[in-house]
Amino acid sequence: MSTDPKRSAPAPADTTDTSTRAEGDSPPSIRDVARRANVSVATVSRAFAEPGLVRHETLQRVLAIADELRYRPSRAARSLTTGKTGNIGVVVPDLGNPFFPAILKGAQARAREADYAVFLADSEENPRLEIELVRAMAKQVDGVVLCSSRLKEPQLQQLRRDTTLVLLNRRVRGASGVLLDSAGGMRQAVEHLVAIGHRRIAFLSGPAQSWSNRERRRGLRAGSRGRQLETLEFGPFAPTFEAGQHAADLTVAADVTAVIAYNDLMALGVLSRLADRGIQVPGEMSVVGFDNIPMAGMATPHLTTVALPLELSGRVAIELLVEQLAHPGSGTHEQMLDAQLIVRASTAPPRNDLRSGLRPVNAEPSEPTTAA
Amino acid sequence: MSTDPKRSAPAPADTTDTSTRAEGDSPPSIRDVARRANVSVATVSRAFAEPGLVRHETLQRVLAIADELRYRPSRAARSLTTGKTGNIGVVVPDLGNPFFPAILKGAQARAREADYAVFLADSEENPRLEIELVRAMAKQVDGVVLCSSRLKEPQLQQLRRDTTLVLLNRRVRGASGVLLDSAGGMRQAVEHLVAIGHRRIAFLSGPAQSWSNRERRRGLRAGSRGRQLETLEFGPFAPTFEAGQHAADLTVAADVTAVIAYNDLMALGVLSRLADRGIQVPGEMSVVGFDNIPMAGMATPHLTTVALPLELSGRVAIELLVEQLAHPGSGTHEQMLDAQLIVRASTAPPRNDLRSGLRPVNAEPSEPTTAA
DNA sequence: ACATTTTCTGCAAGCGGTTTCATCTTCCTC
DNA sequence: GAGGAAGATGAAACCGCTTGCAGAAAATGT
Repeated sequence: MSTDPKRSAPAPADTTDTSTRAEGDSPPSIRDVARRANVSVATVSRAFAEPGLVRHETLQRVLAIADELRYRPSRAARSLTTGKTGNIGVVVPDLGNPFFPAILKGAQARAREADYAVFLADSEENPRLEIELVRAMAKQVDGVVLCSSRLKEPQLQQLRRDTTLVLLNRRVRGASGVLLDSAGGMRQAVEHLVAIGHRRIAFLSGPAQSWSNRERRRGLRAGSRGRQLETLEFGPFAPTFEAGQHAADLTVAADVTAVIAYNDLMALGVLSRLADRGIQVPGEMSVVGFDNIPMAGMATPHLTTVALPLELSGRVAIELLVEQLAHPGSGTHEQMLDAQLIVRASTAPPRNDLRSGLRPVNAEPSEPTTAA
Repeated sequence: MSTDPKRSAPAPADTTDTSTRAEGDSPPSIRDVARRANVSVATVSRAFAEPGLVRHETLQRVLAIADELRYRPSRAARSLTTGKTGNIGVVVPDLGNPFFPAILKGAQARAREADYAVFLADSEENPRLEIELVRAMAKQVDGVVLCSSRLKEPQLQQLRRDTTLVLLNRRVRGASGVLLDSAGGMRQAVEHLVAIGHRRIAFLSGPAQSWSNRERRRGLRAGSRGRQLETLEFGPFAPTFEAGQHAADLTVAADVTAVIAYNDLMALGVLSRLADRGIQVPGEMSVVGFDNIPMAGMATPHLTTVALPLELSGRVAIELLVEQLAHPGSGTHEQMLDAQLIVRASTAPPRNDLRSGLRPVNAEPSEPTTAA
C-alpha cells in the first residue's frame, strides 16, 4: 500500500541522497526511471516507444515506476533524435471569422486522434506575417496546414522548402490540398433561385485575390449559362458584415430580386440592412449566403445558404498531412469536398409586381409545358 | 543573382562533398554554420542568444552565413538545455462557441508579441479530456491558459503540479487568473431593465458548475436587492442556441416582460423562438444577452447585451502567464476586467397592457417626482 | 547436455543546441 | 614595457531521449 516498498528503512530524512532523488525536484527524466527500475535508459525508452521489444515482466515494472514518478517522455528530446516533432501547425487568416474556428475544430480533433498536437497561428490577413509564422513554426512542426492562404503561388513554393504544406481552399502545384467545391455550391444556389422564378440576381463579390471567390464567380457563370438569367456583380468587398450592409443598398438600387453573397457574414449584413430599411425578405428580396456558419440558421429570417463541410475539411486536411508524413514518397493528393445548398427562409419566389417586368416563367427551354 | 556565388566552379556534380554540404540536404544545424563561418558552435549559439557577447565583425559574418544557409536554431534543441520551451498552451472547452475564438485571438496575438508560440487544444467540454490535454501539453509548454475550465478545484490543484497555470474566468487558490466581471455586468443589465420599467424578469441559467454562471446569478441577486423587482430563474441550461429556443417558451408562459440569458447564444435562441411564435421583441418581451459576440449586433432586432472584453482577456491571460514565467518567485495575480452593457434594440419599456398588471412606474423610491 | 536461434537488454554515440571554464587577445594603466 | 582587466572565442560537458550494435539470457533443437 505504501508508495515505495523499498523505502522501508527508517526515516530517510536526508534528501540529498543522490541515488534516490526525491520527487520534489525537477521533473523526472528517463534516467530517474531507469535507476529506480534497475534497467538501462534504453529499456525505459523502448518501454514507451516499442513495448513489444521488452519482456513483459520488465515492461510492467518500468511502467509502474514511471507512473509512480509521474514520468512522461519529453517530446522535445525525442524529436531531437527522431527528427519528428509530433506537432502540426495550422495557420488561419482571422480567428474572428467564424469560418476558421470551425475548420480548426475539425483539424484539432483529427490531429489529436492521430496523436499530434497543434500549433495555432493567426496571420491577421497579412501575407508577410503569414510567411513569417510558417517559417517560425517550421522548426517545431512536421507540417503545416495553411487555411485560405493569402500568399501568391511563388511564395507558397518558397514555403514548401521549409516544411510540408497542406493547403485548405487553395490549389497549388506540388502540395496536397483540400478544396471546398464552391463552384458546385454556387451552381446549386443559382439553380435554386432560377427554379423559384428569379431572373435578375446580384452576386456580392469577396476579396479579389481569394481562390474561393474566383471559384464562386466561376460557378455563377456556369450556373447561369444557357439560362434566362441576368447576373450582376458587385464588389469586390471585404467579407464582412459591414460590407454586406453597404452592399445591400446597391442591390436594392440595382433592382434585382435576389442576392447571393460571397459569404454568410455578408449575407447577414444584407439581411440586417434590408430589415433596417423595412424591405421584406424574402418577399421583396431573396438572400443567399455561403458557408452555413452557425449563425446562419439563427438569423431572422433563417438564411438560405450553401453549406460547406468546414469541420470535415479541417479533418481531411490533417489526414492528408498525416498521410503524407507517413509516406513521404507518395505524391500529393487533392480532395474536393461537396457543398450543399440549404434552403431556409430567406429565399422565395419573387413578387409578380416586379419593377423589372419579368414574369416568373419556367426557364428550361427544353421542357415542353404545352404539347409539342 | 545565382543562389550561391561560391558555386562558380564548373559542374559540381558530386554532392557527397562533406566540407560544403549542399542545401539539398537536411536543414542546416548550428555546426554547419559554425564550419562555414570558421567559428565554434559556441559563437554561433551566442550570436543568436546573446549577440552582445560576440564581436561585431564576427556577428555580422555569422549572421550572414546563417541567413545564406537559411539556418534557424531549433527550439526543441534549445529547450532541452534551457528548460524553457517558448511555447504556451491554451485549452478551450469548445471552439464552436464563438466566445472562445475571440479569447484565442487575443491570446494568440499577445503570445506572438512575447515571442511565444501557442498550442491549442479543444477539450470538447469534457473534464477528463481536459486533464489529459493539459498533462500531455505540460512537457512541451512553459505554461498553459485554461479557459473556463470545467474542472473541480482539486483537479486543478493537481494540474498545477504539471505546469504553470493561468485561469481564465475562474478563480482558484494559488494560480493567477483573469476574471470577467460578469456580476457587475449583470447588475448593469438589471438596472437597465428596472430603469425602463420592468418589474418581473427571468434569468436563464447556464451550466450549473460554471463559475461565470454563479457570478451572473450573484450579480442578479445583488442587482435586484432593494428594488421593486421580481426575478425568476430557469435552468440550468446548456449554453446553446437550442436551449435558448426551448427556454423562450418557458419565459413566455411565466409571464415576465424581460429575459436575461446566460449568454448571447441562448439569447439569440430566445429571439429566434419568439420571432417564430410571432411575439414582438422588444414590444412584448425584452431580451438581454451576455458576451457581445459578433452576431449579437447582427441579429434582428439588434441584441442588447453585456459586452465582455473577450479578446482583451486573452491578452491579459497571456501577459499574466508570461510575467509569472519571467519572475517565478513573485506571487500570483488576479485581474478583473470590467463588463459593459450595450443597449441595442432588443430592450424597451414593457407595454402598459401587461397581463401581470404592473404599471411601469419609477422604481426609485427616493426620487421625488411630485413635490415633497 | 551442448550448439543454435531467438529474445532481451545494455553500451555508447549521437540529435542540435547552451553554458561553464579556460585560453587567448586587446587595451589600458602606471 | 610589464601587469592586469576586460573582451572574444573555443573545448567540452551536458540536456533527455533514440537506436545500432553487441553481449547476455532464455528458448529451442538434436
